[in-house]
Amino acid sequence: MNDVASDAGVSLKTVSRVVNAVPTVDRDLVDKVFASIKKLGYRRNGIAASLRAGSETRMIGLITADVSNSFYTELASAVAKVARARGFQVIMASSEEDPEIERALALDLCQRQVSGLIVVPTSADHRYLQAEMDLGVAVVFVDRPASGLTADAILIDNQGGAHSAVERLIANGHRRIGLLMDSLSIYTMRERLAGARDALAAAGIDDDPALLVDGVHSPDDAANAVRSMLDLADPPTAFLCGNNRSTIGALEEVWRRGASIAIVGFDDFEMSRLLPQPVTIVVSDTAALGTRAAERLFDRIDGLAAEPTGHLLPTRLVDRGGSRLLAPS
Amino acid sequence: MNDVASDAGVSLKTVSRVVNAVPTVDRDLVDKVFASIKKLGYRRNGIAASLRAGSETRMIGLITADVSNSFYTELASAVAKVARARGFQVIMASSEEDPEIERALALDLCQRQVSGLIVVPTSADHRYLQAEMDLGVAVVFVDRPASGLTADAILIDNQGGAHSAVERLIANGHRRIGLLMDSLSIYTMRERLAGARDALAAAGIDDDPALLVDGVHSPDDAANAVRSMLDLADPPTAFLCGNNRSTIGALEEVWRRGASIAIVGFDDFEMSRLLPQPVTIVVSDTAALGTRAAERLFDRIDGLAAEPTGHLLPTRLVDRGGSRLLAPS
DNA sequence: GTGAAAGCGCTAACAG
DNA sequence: CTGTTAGCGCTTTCAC
Repeated sequence: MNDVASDAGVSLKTVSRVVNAVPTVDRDLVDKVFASIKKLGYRRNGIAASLRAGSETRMIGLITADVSNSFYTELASAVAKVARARGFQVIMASSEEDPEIERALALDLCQRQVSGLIVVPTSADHRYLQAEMDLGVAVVFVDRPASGLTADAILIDNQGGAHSAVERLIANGHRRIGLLMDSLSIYTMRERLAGARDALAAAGIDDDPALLVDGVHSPDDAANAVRSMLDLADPPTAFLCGNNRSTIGALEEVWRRGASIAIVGFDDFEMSRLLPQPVTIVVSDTAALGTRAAERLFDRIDGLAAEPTGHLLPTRLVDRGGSRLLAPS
Repeated sequence: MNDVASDAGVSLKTVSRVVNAVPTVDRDLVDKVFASIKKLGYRRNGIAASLRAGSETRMIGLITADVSNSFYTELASAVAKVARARGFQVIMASSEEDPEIERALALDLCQRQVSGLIVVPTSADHRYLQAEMDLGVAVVFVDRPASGLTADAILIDNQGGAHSAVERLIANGHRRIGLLMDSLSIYTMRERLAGARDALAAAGIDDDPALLVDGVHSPDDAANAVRSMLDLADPPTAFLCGNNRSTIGALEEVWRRGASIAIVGFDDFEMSRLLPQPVTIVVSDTAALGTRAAERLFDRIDGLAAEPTGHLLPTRLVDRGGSRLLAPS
C-alpha cells in the first residue's frame, strides 16, 4: 500500500480511501491510484484491515457433528445462504461427535476472531465458551442445547415427534415397537426416547427393555439391532428409528427378511421417496433450523441484548416411499 | 497482552514467548504469566499473530459448485480431514455454478489471506486468479480443470467412465441410448458426452440428436426428459445419466411408467444400494479426489515448485440396487 | 533468559 | 478533498 501510494504520488490514506471506495476522492487521483494498483499488482490485506479494534472479520464458524450426514449438510447450506447475504464467510468444521474436538475447534475459531459461532453441541459442558461469549463472540446452539451455559438454542420438537410417531404405530395396532437409538449421550436421542415412552405409557403398553437398542451409529448397527430383535421370542412388529442412518439400516434388514414390519424414522433423506416400500418419517424443516440459527446469530452480532431463548421447531409425520412398488418390472 | 505483561510484571515479549510455548522461559515467569492470563481473561488474537509478514493464517478455502450435493459433501469431508491433520481450518463456500459468485468468493478468500484454495471451477476463465497465485496463494482445481491458467487439477476419468458405461449397454443389446446431461458448459458433462459418443461410434451406432437432452439440473428435469424421449416414435431402451440427480429423476419416471429400461448413472449416492431395481453406476472414489487435491495443495503450500500437473482418477462400473426387489411384502 | 524498539498492513482521528 | 500521526495485537530483530 505504501508502494502504491508513492508510485501514484499520493498519501497512504488516499490509497486506503480509494480501495474502500470512499466517494469523496478526486476522480484523477482515483484513476492514478488504480493505475498504480494494477501496475504493482497490489492486493488488499483484509486481515490487516480487520485488526483495528472493533472491526469485524466477517466470518462465522459452524461446528456440526458429522459433515457427511445430509441432515447437517442441509443445515449448513441454510446457514451459508444467510451468511452470504450478509457478506460473511462460513468456516465449517466437524466435531465427529467428539467433545474434545468440538472444544478445540471452537476455541481455534474464536482465536481466529470469528464474529459468531453456530454449534451443534457434542460436549456435555460448554462453560469453556463462557469466556469467549463474555469477550463478545456470539454463540447459538442448534439441534441440541448447550449445558452449563445460558445461550440461544434452536431445536426441533423431538419429544413431540417421537410421541406422535409411536401414537400412529399404536393406532395401527402395533403394541411391540422396537426402538433404535444412537448413543443416549446425544440429547436428541434422549428426547426422542422419552417421547416414545410417553406415548407407550399413555396407551398402557409396558416398556420392554429388550425392545430398546442404543448406540446405533451406522446403518449396519441398525441392521444388526433389527436382526436380534426380530429373533426374539416375542418380536416387535414395528420399529422407531432415531435418525436417518438407522432408518436406512433397518429398512435393509427388514427387506432382506421379507418381513412385514412397519418402520417410522427420524430425519428425512434425499431419495426417501424412491423407497420401494412405505416408510413414515418424522420430518423437520432442516433448512429452517439453519436459517433460524443464523438469523439469531446475526441478531446477536448486531447487538441484540435480549435474554437468550430456546426455540422449538415443530415436526410432522410424512409418508414416504411405497408408490414405486407398483412399477418395477 | 500489554495488560498481562504489566500485571505479571514482565515484558510484552515474555508473554508472547509463554503464549507460544517457547521453552527457554523461566518456570516462575511462566507460572506468573499464566496466572495473569487467567485472571484477566486474556485471549490470544490469532489474526494479529498472522499479520507479521510470511506468517500463515492456517486456513484454506474450498469452493464447490453445490453444497447440498453429496458428491461435493464427500469431497469436502475428505479435504477437511487432511486439513485438520495439519492444523488448518477450511472455509467452505459454494458458487452455485455461477462464475460471478465463484470469482467473488475466490477473491474474497484471497483477501482473507488463505494459504491455499481448492476450487471446483464453474467459470470459463480463471485468469483472474493468476495474480493471486503469483502472490503465493496455492490453487488446486478439482473435478474440473481451470481454463486460461496453468494449475494443478485432480480429475476423474469422465470419458473413460462414460465409454465403458455405454459399451456395457451396447453389449447388453441396446442400440437406442438416451443421454441426460446437465449443462454442457460444465466440463464433466462435455467429457461424459464425448466418451458416450465415442463408444456409440465405435459400435457403428448413429448419433441421434433426439436422444440427447442437456441442461438437466434437477431430478424433475430428468424425469421430464425421460418422459419426452420415451414418447418418441423410436424410443430409447436405455439411459445414461450425467450425474446423480438426473439418475434419481430418471429412475422415478421409468418406475412410474413400469417400463423395462436400463439405466446407467454417474456418481454414486448414499442409499443407491437400497434401490428396488438394478442400476449400474459409474463410480469414482470421491474421497480420494478430495484427499488428493488437499495433499497436492499442501505440497504447494509447503513450497513444491514442480510443474502443475493434471491427475486422472479411474472410474469403475458398479451394479447397485435390485436385490431388494425380492423382498418387499 | 529477558527486554526495548521497530514494524506487519491497514484505518480512525484529526489537521490542513 | 487530502495528508499526518498514532495504533490495532502481535512477533521479530538485536541488544542487555
